[in-house]
Amino acid sequence: MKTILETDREYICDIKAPCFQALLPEEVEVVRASKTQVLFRKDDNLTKQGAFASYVLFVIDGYAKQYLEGDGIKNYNLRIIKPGEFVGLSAVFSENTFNYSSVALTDCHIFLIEKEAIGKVVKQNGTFGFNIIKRYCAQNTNLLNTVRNLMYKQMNGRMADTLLYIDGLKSEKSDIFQLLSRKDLADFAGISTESTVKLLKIFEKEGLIKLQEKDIKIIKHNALVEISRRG
Amino acid sequence: MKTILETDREYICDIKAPCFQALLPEEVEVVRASKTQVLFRKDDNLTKQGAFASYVLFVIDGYAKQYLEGDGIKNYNLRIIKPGEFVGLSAVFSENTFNYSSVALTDCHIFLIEKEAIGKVVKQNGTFGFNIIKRYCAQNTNLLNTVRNLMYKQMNGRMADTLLYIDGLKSEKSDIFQLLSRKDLADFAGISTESTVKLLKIFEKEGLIKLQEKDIKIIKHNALVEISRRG
DNA sequence: ATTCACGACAACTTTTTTATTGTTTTAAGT
DNA sequence: ACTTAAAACAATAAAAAAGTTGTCGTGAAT
Repeated sequence: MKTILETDREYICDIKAPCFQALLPEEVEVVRASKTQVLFRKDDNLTKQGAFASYVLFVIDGYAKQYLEGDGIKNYNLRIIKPGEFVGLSAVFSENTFNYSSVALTDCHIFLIEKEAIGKVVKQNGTFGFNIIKRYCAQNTNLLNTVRNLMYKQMNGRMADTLLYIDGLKSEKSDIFQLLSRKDLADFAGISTESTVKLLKIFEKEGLIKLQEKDIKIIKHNALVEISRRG
Repeated sequence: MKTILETDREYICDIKAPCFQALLPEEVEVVRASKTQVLFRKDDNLTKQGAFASYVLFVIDGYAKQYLEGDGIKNYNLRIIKPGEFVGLSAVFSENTFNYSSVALTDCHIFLIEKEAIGKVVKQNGTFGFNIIKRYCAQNTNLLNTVRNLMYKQMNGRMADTLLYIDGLKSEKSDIFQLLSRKDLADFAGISTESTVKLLKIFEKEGLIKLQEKDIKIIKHNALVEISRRG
């Protein structure tokens, strides 16, 4: 049986995120000193849109989805959050509140790191900051693509996008589709659940994909890419 | 259609919590300036045990339950959170993290108030502070009773307690039992779900209560009080 | 050592949620 | 105005979750 300290050290050393590798021992110490670890159970909110954000979340393991809450029942899914990723980074540098919600798709071991600590380390360690900025850039790019998709594509293209995106995660998490309902897929594509169901059936009939319970196998990858491209 | 400002003023003035009445206009302003309002949907976590707490939650309307997370699946329910109550107060004065979880039983309109603001107002306004302390005292008393129950009572007594407690909320929220599953009741009493089901049946057979779908009517109040007292 | 309280498990039923399908409106694009 | 895309609605089917019940085992109290 391990002590808490041993477990902690193991985590901080085993961390896969490239950015933590850049930290000097004393910087690691700053992070360690102001962090806490929490187990979020499946379906727990990691962040709640609009709530005050005094910390950043770092996913040790587990999967979550990040989404925008609308007025009523309509959410829009932005991305799948994977182990080694941050949640709520923007809260550190600009906003004082989380600008999106996220919820655990599986049990998630999460580090919470107070934003002052992250801010301090960023100021001290340029490489670390650089990596953080890189993550921002990636997220920005994703968001721009998202907006583009919403603006210019319709059902078929959006669903193709969604399927390709989720399918791309299979290399790390082969049962990723098991974690997602039709409504989840709909919220990724930004269309209704019913349309999603119908569209998946059509894609299957055309031999593009294969539906096996909740799992979806991509058969004609290129064709989907083409559908996505055409919009 | 109201503007946001009008809505805010309405809320801040309509607040039923006695403690807010004690605030001077400029103190109200401090609170207003550092608050944000969030709609938590049913089943959303208001607080997550172990997560950093930089703010206090004040329930405008809606109901939630507060509970302790155990190792695995076993939670222990502490109380029902009602409109006009605070959540996470202890985070302001002592702990840096929430020491319990809570989850919305209905949609909840919540004010989040940064703890610095609460701290500041408490220092300025003794009456306000006094009210806060009173709330603490009440919570402490409850916790002591809880510990007592867990230590000294067994199934029958605990369930009687639970039923009396929940029933006491009916005056404000007549359909309160509709919001609670058998597991919820079990987690309040600190016994297994199966035992809860059996015990409720027994209580009904003995004419102490009446089960109507999810609702539970107390028939022999005094008898339950006696069972609770005997333990 | 025996009894009693209560949780654990297993089988089953009921209720609730999710998925599916067809039909009808709405609304946007041409 | 006409065509098409996609949401909304409604009805049903299927799957999952919650609730119920009986039996059995374990550990605490006497």
